[in-house]
Amino acid sequence: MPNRSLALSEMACADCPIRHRAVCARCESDELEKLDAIKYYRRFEAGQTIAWAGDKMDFVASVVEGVASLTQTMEDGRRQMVGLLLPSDFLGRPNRESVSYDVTAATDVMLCCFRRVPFQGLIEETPHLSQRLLEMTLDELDAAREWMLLLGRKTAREKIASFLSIIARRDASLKNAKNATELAFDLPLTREAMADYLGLTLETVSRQMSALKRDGVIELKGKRHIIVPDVEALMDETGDDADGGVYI
Amino acid sequence: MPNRSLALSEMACADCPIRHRAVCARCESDELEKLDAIKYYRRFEAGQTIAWAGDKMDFVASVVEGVASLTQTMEDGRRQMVGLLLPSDFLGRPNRESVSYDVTAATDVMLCCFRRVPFQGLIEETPHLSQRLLEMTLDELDAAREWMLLLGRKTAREKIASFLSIIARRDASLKNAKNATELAFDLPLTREAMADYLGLTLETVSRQMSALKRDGVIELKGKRHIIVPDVEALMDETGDDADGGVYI
DNA sequence: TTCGACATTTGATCTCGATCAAATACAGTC
DNA sequence: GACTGTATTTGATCGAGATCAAATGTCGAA
Repeated sequence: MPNRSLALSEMACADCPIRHRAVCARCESDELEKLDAIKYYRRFEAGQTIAWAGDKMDFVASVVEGVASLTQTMEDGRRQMVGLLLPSDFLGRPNRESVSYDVTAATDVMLCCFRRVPFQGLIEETPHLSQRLLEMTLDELDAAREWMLLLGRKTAREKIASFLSIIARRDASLKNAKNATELAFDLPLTREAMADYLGLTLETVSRQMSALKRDGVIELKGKRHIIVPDVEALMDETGDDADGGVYI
Repeated sequence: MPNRSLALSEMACADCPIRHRAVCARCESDELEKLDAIKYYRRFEAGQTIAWAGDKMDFVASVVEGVASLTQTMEDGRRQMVGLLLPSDFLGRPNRESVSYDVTAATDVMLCCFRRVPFQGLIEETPHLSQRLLEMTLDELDAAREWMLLLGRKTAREKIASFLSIIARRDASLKNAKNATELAFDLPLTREAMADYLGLTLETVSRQMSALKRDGVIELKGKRHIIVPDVEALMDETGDDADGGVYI
């Protein structure tokens, strides 16, 4: 995820404590003012629904804090998560009035929202904005394709290991931790949400977590806090090749 | 897929027989000339590899004819298709030197290629080009998310029915056929490639095809030609809600 | 027309993850 | 601290799809 850390460093930019540099890396100050004019913050509690599939959504947003998920549901209740949004990720589609997926706060979430219609206008008059959104969308497409490999071909154990390593990696980049052999982080999802992410049942998720713990690949402090004593060992369980499948 | 038919009508535009209007809906003639200057055509035979994962690719392209696939492979040989490109679809990433997936010609394919580096320059100086690419990429992301639901939660039978209806729909839009109750089309993929698309084995694909035929949902003429006597009946097998899950 | 190389179908069996069921842990709240 | 509701773990069993194996098209080349 080459642009992820870039987006984060931009977010840390002193000129822009309100982190919408995530969507606007190269904005001049007058453009930032225009963004400021159409922006507002919203906070959601863990478990709260941000928007239902089919709802009109009159804003797009940048995730500032917390984790949100996009989920599809079939009539009979089968659910599949199709997007997991972490800080600096973008939510919404400028061109589209209504959402296609249920958007839910997995943890407490803070969004930096931009009113949709004027934001769309801003895109049209600010070339690098659409270029930035294109980059972010392409990264998201790459992530979706990794995810498709996971859903279509990986075993339950590989799915869990892959999920843990994805979260660990993003968490480490949020904290700017690098090259540590040991990693520790909190799971942002319940076992049920993990199951929806991975195309499994929550029982299978629980069993495989227990198995990884039994085999010493992970340690659990409480239900949500994970310690990975040896990152390499976890990577070996993912089924991915050593370099994580990332080509430069 | 709201932009699909738009792209196609643009492709048919008399001013632009060389169908790159697929990537450039609103280009003025001087911009078209710049595109012309960096474009060339390449033809690939069915089964031929267009690029291996990790290869440098010095062009991006628009699919003019035929079908190409993007596939990920694990070390032990498990394969998952992660992209299926039909006429008017875009191939490649302007910003990235090398491909992340194996790109293969599923049928005979004709590409309209643009040299990558100058194309990237063109994007930067032509705002609506990146807006157009953003739209196309967002549509592709939507398709990837539908696909994730299929991979994670659908039964083998639902997967096959969904795949057939996806191909039927795109084929119908290519031929500008509308509202027919009966549909007929050729499968662009082998059973093995279908299995890679659907996260199944080729045996399961074959069995479910036979089952759908036995149950009168489809008819087969030869191995590749499909007749759908009742489109509604096929839709009922997909597990999707009646409107195809598309929110307007 | 026959041969050979594939693609596809069909059959028999096995296995991983789903399903059904129950026990346990845990965080609030009174 | 006891109680309640929810999240998680663990157990027992089942079944859809994988795997292994063989038969059956099918199409082009000789």
